[in-house]
Amino acid sequence: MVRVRFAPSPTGFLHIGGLRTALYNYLFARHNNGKFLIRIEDTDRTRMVSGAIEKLFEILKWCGLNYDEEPVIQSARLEIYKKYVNELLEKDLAYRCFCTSERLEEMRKLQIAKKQPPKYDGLCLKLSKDDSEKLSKEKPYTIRMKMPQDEIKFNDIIRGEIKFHGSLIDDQIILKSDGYPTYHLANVVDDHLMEISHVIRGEEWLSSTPKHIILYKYLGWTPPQFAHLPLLLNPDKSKLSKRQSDVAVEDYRDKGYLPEALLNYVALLGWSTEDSQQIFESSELIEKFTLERCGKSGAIFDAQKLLWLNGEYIRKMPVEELTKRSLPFIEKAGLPINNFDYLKKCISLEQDKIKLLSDVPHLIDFFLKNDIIYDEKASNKVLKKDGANEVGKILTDVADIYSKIENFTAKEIEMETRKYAEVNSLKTSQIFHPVRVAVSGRTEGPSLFEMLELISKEKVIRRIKDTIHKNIGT
RNA sequence: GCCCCCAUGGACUAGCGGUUAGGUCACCACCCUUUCAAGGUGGUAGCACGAGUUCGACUCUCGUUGGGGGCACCA
Repeated sequence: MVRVRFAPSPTGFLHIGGLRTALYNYLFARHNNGKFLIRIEDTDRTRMVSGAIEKLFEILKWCGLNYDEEPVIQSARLEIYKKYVNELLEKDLAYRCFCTSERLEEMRKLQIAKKQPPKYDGLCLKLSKDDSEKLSKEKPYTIRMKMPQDEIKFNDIIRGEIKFHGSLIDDQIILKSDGYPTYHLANVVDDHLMEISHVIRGEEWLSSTPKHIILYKYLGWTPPQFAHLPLLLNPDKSKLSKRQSDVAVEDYRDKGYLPEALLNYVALLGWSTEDSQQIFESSELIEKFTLERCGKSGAIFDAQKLLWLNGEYIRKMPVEELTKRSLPFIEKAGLPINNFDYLKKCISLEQDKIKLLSDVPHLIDFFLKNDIIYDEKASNKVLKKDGANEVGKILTDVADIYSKIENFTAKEIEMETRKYAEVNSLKTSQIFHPVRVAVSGRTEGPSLFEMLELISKEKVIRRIKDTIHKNIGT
């Protein structure tokens, strides 16, 4: 039975790298008909951020990463960890350490200055059992595990056999002086108790895996299988960070990325199919995902490709759905959202241009506003350039022609406009461009005649007339 | 400083001893077109280096170089 978990620490927001880890765990579980569990690793009280846990679940839900079983919260399991710490203490596989943070800090500084590897000097290891017992009643202490002094080997599904030497690894603190366990202990205990079969996590954990292997051994447990995912990188190849990139999943949501596009993109960072397929339905992702096809090298997060992919998803999406999803963005921009069918028509005309849901308000606002804003460049280029008089005449004529169209449909408008061009020996562009700018305030936009139809006859004529007064001044 | 991992165009990657080194993003050109997009066609650009193994290495081994991660009473 495959059982995997995503185990974030609630220190603020879900990181895009965390999302990738969560996704791979999720896909692996679903592919193998296993369970995908959540565990909150909140053992560091100094880094607690209030509301972070709620935000985390909210964003997981937005991504559609549904989990099985009740999430495990580490801070509620202190007694459990303590029990295993005591077991290790009794077996003499761990010991109390009374060294203060200050002493440790100083020691570390000194070692680094001497270009030595920073490592605990084992002072408290020399304490006798009785002394340790006695001191424990007077002073705060931590518990350290004893690292064996020989080679530690383990297999990683992605990287194969990995070897470390125990003599190079510190006697790790497993229980802090505040009674909370450190990551290493809590992680091992919970993975065992939760019957986790595969630990799929980021590469930053690779070098602490030997500590975990030893803990499993000390506690007499069989370790799970490990798979260390390559890191997500900044454009400069360092570990993906807040400093250089947008890393909070909620930022992507707020910018108008679709969860399915984000997940699809992130899935591609470190995993691929043999035919290098790019776009996947979520069911397809589950069907095709295997750890064997995960890569080993770090991947730079390319915002440009994500943007393209988001556009692909938006273009493919039924207008009804796209409109629904755009609603919050339209509303936020202060545009009216009461006429859904009309919005749908506007969006339909602009669909090919939308890359982000947040693009929508700007692309459709001239349909909805009474007073449109004339883009200065557009106005200068098309309306006010030399020959403004001629443009003025054309617009006046067009307004006149349009006012006589009974059935104001794209087809009719186009026919009449082209007829006018022909009769007056004008190039169509001499008419189309000024009309577009007069009615929308800009040079770019959807298919002109469909746009005019949608704006409606009265508004079109009024805007053309306004334009003649305000922008040309004839 | 020590330990570990990694290495195909600018980016993501396919390749698992014999390929004109394939796909996607980006970029460029052309086509379509009333504009902007979208779409179509084509193009520029890559196996880090050096030894070995082999009839033959992008592919296997070793080394070099380069990049990254880790070395906390943080996860």
